[in-house]
Amino acid sequence: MITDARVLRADFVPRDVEYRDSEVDALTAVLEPLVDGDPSAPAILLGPSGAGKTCISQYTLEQLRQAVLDIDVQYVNCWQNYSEYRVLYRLLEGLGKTVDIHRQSTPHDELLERLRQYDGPPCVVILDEADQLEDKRMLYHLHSLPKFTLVLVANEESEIFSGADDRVTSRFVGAERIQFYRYTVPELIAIMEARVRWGLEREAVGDETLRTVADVAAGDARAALNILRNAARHAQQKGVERITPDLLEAAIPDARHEVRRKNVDTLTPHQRALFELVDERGEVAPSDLYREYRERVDSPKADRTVRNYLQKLARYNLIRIERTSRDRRYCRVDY
DNA sequence: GCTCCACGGGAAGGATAGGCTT
DNA sequence: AAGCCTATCCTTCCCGTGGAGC
Repeated sequence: MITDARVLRADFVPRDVEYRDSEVDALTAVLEPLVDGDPSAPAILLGPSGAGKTCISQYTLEQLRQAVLDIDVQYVNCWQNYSEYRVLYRLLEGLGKTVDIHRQSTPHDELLERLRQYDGPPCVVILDEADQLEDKRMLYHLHSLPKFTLVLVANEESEIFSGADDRVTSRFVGAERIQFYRYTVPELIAIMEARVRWGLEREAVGDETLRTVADVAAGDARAALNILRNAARHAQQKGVERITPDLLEAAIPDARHEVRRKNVDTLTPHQRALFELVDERGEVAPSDLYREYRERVDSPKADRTVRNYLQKLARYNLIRIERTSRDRRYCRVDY
């Protein structure tokens, strides 16, 4: 039933994109100076998850690279590479300049210096999930490199620059903002249809199935494709030739829980204790949380460390942090 | 305005890892 | 092989800030 599993993946970049012409055009326009070998202003792509930011940035740059000229494109996911060192290393690696860099023993000033010396074709750096960067000064450093153009991708601008000082933010006042919005139901259906055409047997998915998936996904193309892929996989395992309503029903929570399960697996025992505590209580005040945590585990960590853990849990969307100061609450995330 | 609770930045220090030098 | 470096990661402590409630 599945003819090409790759195209059903949410991170697959299709040959043609749909419904994002204006965003593609906007990004192309920002990067236009590169065509004449001039430096380009940075671009910032903003919008909710699954709205096509990552896909469009990769697609647009691929177009530019193919059609026009000699440019290099480097993609760095800041979720995985959140420290300055890792980002720099990634870039050098991507540019094939790491040959004589010995991991761990090269100061990162030197990595930056290497990039400054870089004299290849202009390079566009896509920093995906840029809000995850630990040290925002990194943006300042990268921005100061002559040959590099930045494309920042994030949900909200405030998150990218939170914790950044004026020196950093002032560098990006002139950046072009491109806002992405959720896909509509018909748009999601069309996107899925295109993928289904390439990835599944013709009769595997009915119109009503796509409609249901699109409704559930609520404008999030990534979620839609994950659900679809899961349903198809289940169907395949069962040897069925068509995605039935109950297979679909089963795939919906599955797709949603997948990420969550994976995240829970990465937690340390202490972090998991905190997660379970919040999950059991539904909502808990800081002082109670600290106290119960201390009662529950052997050799508890310091409060400050617990706060770090809680931030991590929130980043992974395993808990929610609500309100501030004295009526701060840690809450369960319902699925 | 004061107190209290809580947050989170930053510094410090230890553990750990890998490469380089001798 | 031993010792030195440079880095990361983790944890803790200190402390300034800020909101809530009296």
